[in-house]
Amino acid sequence: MFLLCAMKLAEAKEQFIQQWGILGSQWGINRTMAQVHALLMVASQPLSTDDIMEQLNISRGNANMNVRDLINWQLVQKVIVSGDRKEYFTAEKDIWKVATCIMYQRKKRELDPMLKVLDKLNDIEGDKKTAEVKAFTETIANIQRFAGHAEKTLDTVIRAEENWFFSNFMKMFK
Amino acid sequence: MFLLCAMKLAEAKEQFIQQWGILGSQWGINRTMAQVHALLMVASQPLSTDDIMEQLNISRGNANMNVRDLINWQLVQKVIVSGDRKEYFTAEKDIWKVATCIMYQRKKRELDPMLKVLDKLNDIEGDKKTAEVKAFTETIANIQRFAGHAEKTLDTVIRAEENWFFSNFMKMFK
DNA sequence: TTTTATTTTCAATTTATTTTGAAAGTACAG
DNA sequence: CTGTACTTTCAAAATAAATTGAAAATAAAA
Repeated sequence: MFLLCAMKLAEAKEQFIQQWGILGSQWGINRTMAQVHALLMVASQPLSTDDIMEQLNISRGNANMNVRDLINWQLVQKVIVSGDRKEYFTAEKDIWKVATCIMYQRKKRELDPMLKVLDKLNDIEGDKKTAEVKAFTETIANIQRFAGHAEKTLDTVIRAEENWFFSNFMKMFK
Repeated sequence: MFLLCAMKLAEAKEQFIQQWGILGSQWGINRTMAQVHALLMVASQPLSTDDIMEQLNISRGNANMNVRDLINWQLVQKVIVSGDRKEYFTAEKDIWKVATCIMYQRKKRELDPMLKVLDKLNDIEGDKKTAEVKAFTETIANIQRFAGHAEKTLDTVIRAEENWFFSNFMKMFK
């Protein structure tokens, strides 16, 4: 009975890991990095590099690099187990915190550089009234205004939703 | 004077196209597809496949495939010019519509399949009170609740922002 | 119908990304 | 210090993704 249950759980974890990997790769995140993240999210305890290697069938170098990247993304943390020389790792399990973290990180890393470029594109030499120039600067200005607006909205939503975990916690008693 | 101006505009367009390509590729979109999209967004008139090939230095097959993909994404439309056998293409220029379109498409194509898998992972054989099983199902349920919540929020934001274009239009007169 | 302009397809190639694994680096224990 | 356990690095290899270009398909014109 215990084995049956364990089997099924392992299977479910496996499917979750695979799907999270697919989702990640569709959004420009290394599939293996997403899988490591998924593995740690559903792990009931911190895992070592060897655990990760074994469970995902990947090499030591690969496991190490992806764990480092996840730590950089602040999605994974090192765990020190006293009396053990190995390093262990855990992932943030509250999906709201995960989402917030990813949104902020990607904004900083990928959206901000775009906005910096857009800023530069505002002054174009010559006649600002040429139809072509006007159309271009208007499109750029439009994107900038949208970005500013989106940023504010994001902050608002994040702040408004900070009680999400709590309200969620309440539902467990319904 | 005209040439100087044209030069600068071309340069600015070029930079925008490059940056949009980088941004796209970071978010899992083919760099060239993003570049074609950018090119059409800042084009003052519809472009043919040959125009796209020339401006981005890409092959006919590549240009054709990426334009088709963009049409599938509903970000680009075919334009018929009477008396011309060639097909021309334009992109939606209102960035709000572009963003809304992309959000809906990616949700449908990439997020929904994930949610479908999560649904299946809810019934695990055996004792639901095992700490491990409980932790796993709770994590999954958490993601599902988050997704449902995010979906509602997205709809709300989109509806609340539908006047964005109008309020934006007003700013032009300030 | 036949010719001609244009679009589409896809196998082969090129380019980019990911992964490996073994050597080098670190740091703790004795 | 020396040996041992573990982590990090990175050039080479493997894999995945994008691109080409020419042939096949399509459709308008003559």
